[in-house]
Amino acid sequence: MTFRYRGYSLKSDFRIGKGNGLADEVYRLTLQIPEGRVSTYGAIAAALRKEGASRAVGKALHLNPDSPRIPCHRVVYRDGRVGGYAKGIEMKTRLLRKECVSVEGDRIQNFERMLFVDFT
DNA sequence: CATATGACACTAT
DNA sequence: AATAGTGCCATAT
Repeated sequence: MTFRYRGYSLKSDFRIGKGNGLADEVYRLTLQIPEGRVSTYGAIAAALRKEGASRAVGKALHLNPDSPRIPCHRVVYRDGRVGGYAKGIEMKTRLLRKECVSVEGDRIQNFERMLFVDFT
């Protein structure tokens, strides 16, 4: 099932309002990643002071309500690989390229330079 | 409380 | 460089 939250249509389990909280924080930070840059699951976890929760971050993004409005396609693996995407990595790659992020195979080019970690 | 799961990350081969 | 193991965390049941 789906429900609404701050203008977004969210899917099932990561429901907000009963004290939960990771998913909406994840979305909030994801929205800060500028076009043409990328970040990582672990970086988002760390920014939330939950280092090590990278898998949980991925789980939250998997249920991304409304991609690409919430630009979860800009969240990639720490080693520079593109990583997964609910709508398929082809789509993720296409979206990244559209933002001038060059992708070679499953790797982000100039990864360290594209990396955004300056979350607030 | 125990077990299962996943769009991760790190270490050791 | 590529693969395999292992550990992690938040949620769900």
